[in-house]
Amino acid sequence: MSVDGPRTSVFTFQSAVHSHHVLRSLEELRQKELLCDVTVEVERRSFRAHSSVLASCSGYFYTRLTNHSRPNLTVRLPDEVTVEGFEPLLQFAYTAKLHFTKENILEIHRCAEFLGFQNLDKACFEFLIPKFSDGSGTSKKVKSKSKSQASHEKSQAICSPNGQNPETEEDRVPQDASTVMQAASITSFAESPEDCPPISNDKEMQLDLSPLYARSTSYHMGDGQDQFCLQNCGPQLPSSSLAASEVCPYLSISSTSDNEKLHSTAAGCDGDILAMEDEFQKELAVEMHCEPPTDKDLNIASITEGHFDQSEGLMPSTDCTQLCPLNSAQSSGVLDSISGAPDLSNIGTEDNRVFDSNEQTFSELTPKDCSTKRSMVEREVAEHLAKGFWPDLSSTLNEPLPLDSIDQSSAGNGSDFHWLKHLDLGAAPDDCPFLRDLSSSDRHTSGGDTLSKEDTGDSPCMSPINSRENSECESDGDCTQCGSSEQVQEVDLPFPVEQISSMTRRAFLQMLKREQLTPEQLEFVQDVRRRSKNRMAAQRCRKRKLDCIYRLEGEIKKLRIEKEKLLQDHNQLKLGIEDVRQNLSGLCQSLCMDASPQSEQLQVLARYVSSDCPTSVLLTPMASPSLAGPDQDTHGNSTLDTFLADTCPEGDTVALSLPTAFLQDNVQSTVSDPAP
DNA sequence: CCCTGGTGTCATTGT
DNA sequence: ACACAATGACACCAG
Repeated sequence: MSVDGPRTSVFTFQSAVHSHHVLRSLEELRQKELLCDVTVEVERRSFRAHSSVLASCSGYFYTRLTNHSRPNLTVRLPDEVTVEGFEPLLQFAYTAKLHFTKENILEIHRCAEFLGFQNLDKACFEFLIPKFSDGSGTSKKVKSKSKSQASHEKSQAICSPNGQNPETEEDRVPQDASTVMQAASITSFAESPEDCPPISNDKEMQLDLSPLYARSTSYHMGDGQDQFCLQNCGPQLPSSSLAASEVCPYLSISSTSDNEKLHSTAAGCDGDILAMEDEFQKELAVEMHCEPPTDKDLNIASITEGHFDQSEGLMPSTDCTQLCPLNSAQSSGVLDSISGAPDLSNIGTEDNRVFDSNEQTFSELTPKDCSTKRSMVEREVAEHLAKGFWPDLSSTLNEPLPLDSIDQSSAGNGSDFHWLKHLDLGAAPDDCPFLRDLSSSDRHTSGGDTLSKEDTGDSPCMSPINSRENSECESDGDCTQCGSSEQVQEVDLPFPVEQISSMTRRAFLQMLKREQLTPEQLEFVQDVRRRSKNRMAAQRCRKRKLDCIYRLEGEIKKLRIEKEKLLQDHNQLKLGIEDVRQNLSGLCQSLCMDASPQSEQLQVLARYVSSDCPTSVLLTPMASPSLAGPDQDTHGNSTLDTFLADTCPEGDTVALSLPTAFLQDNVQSTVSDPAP
């Protein structure tokens, strides 16, 4: 162990809120028309925008705007681009959210293709358009436009190579053949016969393509909110669990399979969470695809059932399901899939509850309901939208992590839930309010009756301690850290093993009383608890020991420095003493030349020397005694002043030779111990 | 193969 | 008497 080199750790803080914040700020700037440097003219309407934003979202704008450096550029879009199609795209560029209706989806798609808007095709149009086209109801305007557009775009495809129209100010981005073909196919789609009842026109969907990592923490927490999560989950959520927080910092996963339990889990949220500010709530509503009432759009349906419009405040504002994006459309599907419930499509049939945005009420949906077909299509669309988010996520979390239980339980939708594999639910659940909820929900779930083996073994909500494959001690055959998995399975505990050590004694005893364990189970549980406690004690002990060692090493360092300082002082004093000795011996020699001082006089002399003597006195020991002993009284001088005044004129040096033994016995002792 | 550091567990002791 | 914490000793593992 060495403390020689200071340990330097480099930390990186990556804000998941930043990108979202920047985008939102840009949108605000756009709305206030601040710092806008480009005007886009579409069908006689002008849109102020930031060239950098447009260029970063659209290939068309990139080509046009990067070729012009002049400020306040006006870009007039060709007739192919309509306000109907362009406006949502512009909004998408600034918000990552695409508002669309069945009517304008084709137009948006056409404009998006023309303008080269990225991130929309696969996630949106390839699925949505056929769906909506099946239902038809597309505006004739769109149809006619689409038809003419196909041929028009073919002509556009042969634009000048740099995408600029040499004849007009309207620059064109070259359209590749595939784009044209796609547009043509859409046209044919739109013209396909309508064999389905028309879908209601009053729905507007919202596609949010903002990255999930941003969505999860984009509650406009600001610093404080970031701190909120860090404080609550921070150190307890190591790298693996970071992913969990990326997905949803407020994630409360329950192993329950019905929505009711999910709801109860959410209802058990921490008061801190419930006390979020209004802005937070409002922003959250936006994040959850639920538009605030200020939205100018029509009745906005949430993209899936159970994803309720909050615009009228129908749901309790403190409902924790609002606080977690995953506790909505996605989460219900995710959670149900995890818990082995039927897939998403079954949720609606099980619950038969949809939210009618027109009446702002829940209504029981009967098979005969005329809106059934509508909701089926919308549900399908919503599912697609919901699923569309997962590839984004899983691509960012592509670290392979074995979690067979999830794969098994989510059989059909397994690929959609890779992110769940990163949830480290075993990481000190009691220290994170969200994971604490999990624990409590687990308890609630188990309730009085015992979980089945499948439940304990396969539930992804169970700690790795209980799931053999992902146990921390998977490498250790005789893992005694948490009881071997085999043992766990043998004793078949009705509660997670990790609870055993984290519980207080009182709770532990209560649980033992409640669960009516067999002697075998009891022994196992107590053994696990004892070892766990001892393990933690050992860790504490070692930490203390290390701290002690560090502290002692620090003290040793300090003492060494002090010692060196004292040695230096000692050496200086030694030199000083040497000087004094020399001076004193000189003085003595001088004295002995002239007179024989008494020992008393010598003592006074020495005292004088040790004080601020104006006259340098040199005492040199004599090799042989030339002086009578101290008891001899041959000289009458009694005071040094008189003595010095006589023998040592001011400024002169008096050498005094004395026997070494005499000096040692008298002078030195006097010098080293001067009288006060 | 040995050394070293980290960790879990057991036995013991003190509180 | 009991539970618990602290700690020394030992074993095991990984680097």
